[in-house]
Amino acid sequence: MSKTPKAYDPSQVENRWYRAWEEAGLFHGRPNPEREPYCIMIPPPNVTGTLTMGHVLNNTIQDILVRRARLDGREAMWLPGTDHAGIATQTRVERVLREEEGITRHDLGREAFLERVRAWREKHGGIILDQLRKLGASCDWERTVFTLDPEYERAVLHAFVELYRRGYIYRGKRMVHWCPVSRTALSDEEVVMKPQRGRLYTMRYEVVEQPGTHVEIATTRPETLMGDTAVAFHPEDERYQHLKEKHVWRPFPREKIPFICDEAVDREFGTGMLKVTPAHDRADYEIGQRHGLAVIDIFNPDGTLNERAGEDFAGMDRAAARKRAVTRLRESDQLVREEPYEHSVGYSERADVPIEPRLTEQWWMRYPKVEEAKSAVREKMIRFWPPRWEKTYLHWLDNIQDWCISRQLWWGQRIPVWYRKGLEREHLDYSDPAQVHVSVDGPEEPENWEREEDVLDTWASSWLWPFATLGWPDPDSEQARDLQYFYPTSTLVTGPDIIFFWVARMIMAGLEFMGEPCDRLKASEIRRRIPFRDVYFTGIIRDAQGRKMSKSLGNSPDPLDLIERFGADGLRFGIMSIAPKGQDILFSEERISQGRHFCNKLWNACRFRQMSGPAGEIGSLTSIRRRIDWSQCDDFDHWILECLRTTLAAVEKAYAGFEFTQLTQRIYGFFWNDFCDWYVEVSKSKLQREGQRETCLAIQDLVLREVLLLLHPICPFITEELWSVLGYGGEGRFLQETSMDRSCDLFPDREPDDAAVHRVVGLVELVTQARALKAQYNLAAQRDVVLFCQCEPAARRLIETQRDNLLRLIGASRLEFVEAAPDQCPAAVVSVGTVYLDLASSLDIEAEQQRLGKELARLEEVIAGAEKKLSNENFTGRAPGEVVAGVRETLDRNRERRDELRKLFDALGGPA
RNA sequence: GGGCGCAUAGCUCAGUUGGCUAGAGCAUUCGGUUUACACCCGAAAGGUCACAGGUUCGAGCCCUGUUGCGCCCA
Repeated sequence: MSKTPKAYDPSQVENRWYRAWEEAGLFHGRPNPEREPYCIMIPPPNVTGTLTMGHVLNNTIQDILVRRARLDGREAMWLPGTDHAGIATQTRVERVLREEEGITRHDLGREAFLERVRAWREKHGGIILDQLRKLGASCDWERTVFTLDPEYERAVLHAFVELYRRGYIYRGKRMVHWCPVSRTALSDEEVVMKPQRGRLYTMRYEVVEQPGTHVEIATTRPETLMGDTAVAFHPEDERYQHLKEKHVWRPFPREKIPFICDEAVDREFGTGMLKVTPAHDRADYEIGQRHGLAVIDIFNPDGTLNERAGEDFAGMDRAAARKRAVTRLRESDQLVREEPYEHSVGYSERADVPIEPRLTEQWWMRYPKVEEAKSAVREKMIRFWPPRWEKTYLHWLDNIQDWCISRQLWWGQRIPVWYRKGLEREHLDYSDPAQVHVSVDGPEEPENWEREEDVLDTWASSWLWPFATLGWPDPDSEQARDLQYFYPTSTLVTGPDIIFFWVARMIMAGLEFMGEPCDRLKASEIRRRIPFRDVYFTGIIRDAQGRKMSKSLGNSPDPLDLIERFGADGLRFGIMSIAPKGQDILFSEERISQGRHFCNKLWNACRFRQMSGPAGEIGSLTSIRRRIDWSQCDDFDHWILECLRTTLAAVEKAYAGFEFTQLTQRIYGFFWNDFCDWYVEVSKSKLQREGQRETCLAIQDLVLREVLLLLHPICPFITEELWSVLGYGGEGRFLQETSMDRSCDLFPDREPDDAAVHRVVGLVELVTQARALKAQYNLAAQRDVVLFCQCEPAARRLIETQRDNLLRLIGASRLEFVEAAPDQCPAAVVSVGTVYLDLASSLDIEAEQQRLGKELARLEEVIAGAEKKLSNENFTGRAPGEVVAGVRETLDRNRERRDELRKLFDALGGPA
């Protein structure tokens, strides 16, 4: 290592270790009754996707948890995989077909098309998983699952059949969100509302019974008027009472349609008159149902208009039809006005086009175990981090609607329902097995049956992820014991944006399927069936301006490029240091480069240790500990060990509370500020002295060993490399196979030495102030200044024992004790005494007055505050004794310091 | 319209049961090749903790309201 460059080069290290880990099978988890299991199921990324910054954050956190669990001696298993992403993937392949071959999926036919999708998946499906390896993700790759794997597909079909039998699934004709681009139904969750700058058109329809008189109707969608089957107003709207029972003329196709009264009409909106288009609006459909209105569907599945809209509209798309409708209204003098209007329009999340409400036959699911899913979270059987997401979750479950699970796609699990040939689909009796067959394997005489064309919503397969990946429902499968061992899984790490899509649904699926069918579950049973115990919600990564990262904006950095430049460890450390809990994250490349700097610092600290040469046993904590000669330990030794112990404890606490910011901050602070800045510097003179040398090296080994262990979950590569280079693992064992030491086990038979810690704090202050004095007089670069020190005997003894260290740290050649203040020397008052800088008569009195005066004024303020506090009987009487004592102690200290400063100030001869 | 969240140094953020003089990194200024590290070291400067009330001996933290920004659901 001492031959290697001074700077850490991740590219020399990362791939090599990843291969070694995989070859050694370190990521594989298997049931082990000796150990407590720890399991994470990856939120399966989209099979066609590539790694985004969101994935980096998400998977870094999962890897941290899994690796820490391993170090904690648990049987850890992180199961990876991908989902088939029905719409996204199919759309992508269709686009390629269109662009490269000019054909549609219908030209190929179902089977041939699916072959093409599979080929696409073969080519692209593994990309993201390879990228995760680059990131260092310690997934159990042997267990990789794809949601269209045959076993997984069987599990999905089994779940469908079971839910159908249990009465949760039905077929029904209802309004759905229709995506005209993908030509499929979508669930409520796949529709996003977008604010839209549209126009509000006010039209006039002529009253049939009163020719020449009109009513005014406002609408944002004039292109649907051909599907109007009524005009509605509120039953209590006084303006329109005279129109009850009457009719209006729909302009085109010209037809008589009735006025109706319905409470759903908003009297404040527009003119209070509503055109009712039951085929193309959810609310209108419900009004239509109540009034028995006809439903006229004027759209084709692709969003163009059909012949029912009239000859001159047939074949036009929605936008063009709107223009033509407006033109025709204007020509016939039926357009009263047109004004700008802002409103929200539902868009297909995937295709990013306005969805069309459409009446179609679909498969629906009534959610199982909704109440139990609520109580699982409410009663903290499943804990959310941060907990505020519980409200979002509960609110959604309180207002839950049946789930449209069928999709008019080919890429996905085809719904396991067969219809008897020769029967009319519209009039089937679903309760009759001779007409409709529902099973995983299909009917016995397939030639007499036709299979349902639709496939299942992708989420209707991934909601089974926590157990279908472990062999469910087959009780005899090899994996059955894995399910037994690893389920319920431990932690789910995901984004809050899929709390409904996935988290809530997985919970319900677990409750329904992970046990015998049962109507109501008791708390103990819920506890057994839940899919995970903790859910950690990450923030969403945004760019520096706070915009969501997206491909179209091009503001998303390529994680592989970042890994190239900063190392996977640097990226991981950097992203963790900027990830405030549960808050959105503003990406900044500078912060990532800090991660790299940190790795470099670690590298060099270890390099320094390496250069000091070998010294005794280093293969285990005990062997290192044995090398410490406690009689040779001074305050700095005790101090750094105490800092280490505190850091281990803080890290343990951080893990328990999913405090990742604390985690990185504590490790960073301890390693860089305490160890490197102070202990390593002090070591430089310790190592010169024979007596202290061995103990000092032992302590360095101990600290570095623990730092590598602490840091390994965050930065797995560099820590494994350094572990191996320094030899802490003994006989070629991986760091990963080691057990993390608990803070309480570090020195089980030694009490914390608080007095030493306190003394070091005093010495640190002395050094810092002395350096500041030097800097003030532009002597920072000088290594041979002379200092005088005036202090109590105890402090003097302390300083004397550390004189060499202090001189080196300060950059001074002499430190002399004096009884009285020397003349013409700038000074600083610290807790151990007063330190003077020998300026050899070149004191800048004015500058010194200014400096001391400022410090004096600040202290006076602080003292006044404390005095006021202590003179308040309410404070001394009511505040806890230790707080009052603390204030008193600080006050005394500050008074002493103030008096000392005052003396110095007065000695300068300046005005008081 | 309902709900949730955020507002602390120029920037990004810590500050978890209310209790020492509110911290860190970056940026800035100054000084540095001191036998690990210039991906570094030392020092400095930088704050009305959004605003207004309240509770309390004591509020960045708890309560109420206001303003601004963001997200989710209708």
